[in-house]
Amino acid sequence: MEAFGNNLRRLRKEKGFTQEKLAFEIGIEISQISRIERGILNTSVSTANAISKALKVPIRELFDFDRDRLS
Amino acid sequence: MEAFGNNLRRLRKEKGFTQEKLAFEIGIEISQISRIERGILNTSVSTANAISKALKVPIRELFDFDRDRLS
DNA sequence: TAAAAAATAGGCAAATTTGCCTATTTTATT
DNA sequence: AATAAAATAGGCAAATTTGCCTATTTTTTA
Repeated sequence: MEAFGNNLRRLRKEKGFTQEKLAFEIGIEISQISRIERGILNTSVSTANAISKALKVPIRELFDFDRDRLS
Repeated sequence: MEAFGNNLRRLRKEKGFTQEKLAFEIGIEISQISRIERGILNTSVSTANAISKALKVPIRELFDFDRDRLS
């Protein structure tokens, strides 16, 4: 959950999206993006899918839960 | 959401899991598995991740939301 | 370094998900 | 066809997520 958030933040920045832009594109609240990135909440499969589509990143990259341990 | 459920059902069967076995392995209720497969609810990212690990299928396959349109 | 932009924080009510439960229906096995 | 196994249905309370909101802090830009 925390890893998901870290992946999201990294990928979002790589793609040049602000939280606001991403939130707007997928039609959710910016406060939700913030909470997801910070690992405060465990969002749904459909939001995860929408994020992956909006950022044009493979879903696998968001779910790469082990990546963080490396860095 | 519906597609996620269909993918789950197909993959679960391919791997020879009953709903009960899968539920037990990931520590959730069998009624939840049933509801997820039927597209009644939109489960969380962490449950999706646990399912992918338990079934040993890539997360991408669960999220292959467009697959259904083919069949 | 001042102003603007981006991100964080958190309160609150409504909506949704979850676990626990019992009962019924469908599918597979003998 | 009868029994057993698997899946569906749904009620209910507790827990969690969501949207909407305002305020504050941090980061970036001029």
